Amino acid sequence: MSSGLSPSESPASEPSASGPLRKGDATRARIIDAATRLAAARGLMAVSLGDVAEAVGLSKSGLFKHFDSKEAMHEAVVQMVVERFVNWILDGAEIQPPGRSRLEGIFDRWLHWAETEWEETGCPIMALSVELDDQPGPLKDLLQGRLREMRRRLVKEFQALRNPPLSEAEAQAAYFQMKSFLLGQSDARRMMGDADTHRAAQAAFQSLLDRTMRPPAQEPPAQEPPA
Amino acid sequence: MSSGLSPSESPASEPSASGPLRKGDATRARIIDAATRLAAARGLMAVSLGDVAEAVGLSKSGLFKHFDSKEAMHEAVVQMVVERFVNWILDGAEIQPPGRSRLEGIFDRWLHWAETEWEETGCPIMALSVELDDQPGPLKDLLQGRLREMRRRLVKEFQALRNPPLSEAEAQAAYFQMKSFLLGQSDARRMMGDADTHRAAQAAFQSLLDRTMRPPAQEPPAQEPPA
DNA sequence: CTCAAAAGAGCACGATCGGTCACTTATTGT
DNA sequence: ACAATAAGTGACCGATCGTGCTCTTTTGAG
Repeated sequence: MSSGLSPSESPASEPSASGPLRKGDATRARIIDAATRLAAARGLMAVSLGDVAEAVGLSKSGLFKHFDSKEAMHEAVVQMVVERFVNWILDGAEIQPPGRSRLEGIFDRWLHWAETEWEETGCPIMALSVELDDQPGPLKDLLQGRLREMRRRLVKEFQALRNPPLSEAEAQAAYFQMKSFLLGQSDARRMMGDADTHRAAQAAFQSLLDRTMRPPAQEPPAQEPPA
Repeated sequence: MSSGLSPSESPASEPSASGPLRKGDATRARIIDAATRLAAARGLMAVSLGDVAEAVGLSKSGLFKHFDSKEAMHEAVVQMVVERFVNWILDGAEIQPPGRSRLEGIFDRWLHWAETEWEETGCPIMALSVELDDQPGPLKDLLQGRLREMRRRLVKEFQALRNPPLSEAEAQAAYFQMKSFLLGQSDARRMMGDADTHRAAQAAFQSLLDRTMRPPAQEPPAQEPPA
């Protein structure tokens, strides 16, 4: 059951468990969800509380029963969406044996997240990354921290591609290229309007896996440039 | 003179040429410049006219002598910055002979644009792409149109890498990877805080050039995954 | 120098921003 | 069932939003 097709919210929604378990927690989740969707589309700073209230069917003042300020809501949005993303990627990693097939599964899950789960708005992680990368503060720290943890895990998966394992530098270089292809796919599909970007990204990634797994061998000489 | 180190604005700044040539054109340019810088940092929709006025040292109402509305200013910002970007990349292409060295020069110029020219704010083209990719309208059309023209040019440069030339599909795949590495470099350096992303991007690109120029040969078999 | 046009300042407007407060309605523990 | 508390509403606040208007200053052509 941990390999469902949709990234699910935090567990324990039934009133049978322990803890406070207020009813309004569901509302809070709906608020965060609506705010995240708006932020992914227009940018976090361009989302007003009125927009969120209307999207979730609540009065503006009603929002303040769940968040003390706009910034607190921003923090909840970033925390929730990066948590869901990392879990979506890493949960998918475990259902495949280590090695190439596991990395293929991770790549496919990442693509599915970006191009299916967030089809209308674009991947919120990429949007937040571009928006927050030049704005130091708790929001960037939160996002950066979780993404770094995830990268550490994935770099290790790349190291396990070969026996003896790849050096950390080699694995980091491979991770850099994998993430690059995922960013490139979003850009090509959403901004440039390309078709078949899914295939292009997967082909590039397969080629990356091929040459990463191949022991460093003799390279055929490059052809001379024409004329 | 067309290969300076800084992307320069549109030509004809001397009062000797024909046309209206008003003095306030300089002010207009300063407004667009300030607005572009703010937009690259915070996002286009998050920039208020008051911010721009203060940044350029003008009153809010003074802005309206140069732009009829906020949207008109947005359009001017997008048009100017994408124009500068495309010229910066393509002008650099011409100072090298076709082939590998020309593509290396293009890649270096693109890196220089993103990581030196726009160091504080991040590349405005990437920021605008992520912000506008899900917002149909004249702004997206403008950006997409110029970027497509540039890509057409660069794909041809990739085709010229080999003799006989690469197929368009092969060249497009190579362009996809090149752009991916540039996007990945920005993400790794600005969001993840990595060091030496310049070297990582260049290494990935050199490897791409190597295997693109190499005629399709026999591939050594990939190693079996461990255990 | 003259003078019309351009550039810009100052002010005021309605709308919306984030946020508070008093109040009503719904939920929950006992 | 009943009180306590959580959830939610509506009116309202000062600030700022984009944008007109009128007025003054600057600029450039004759």
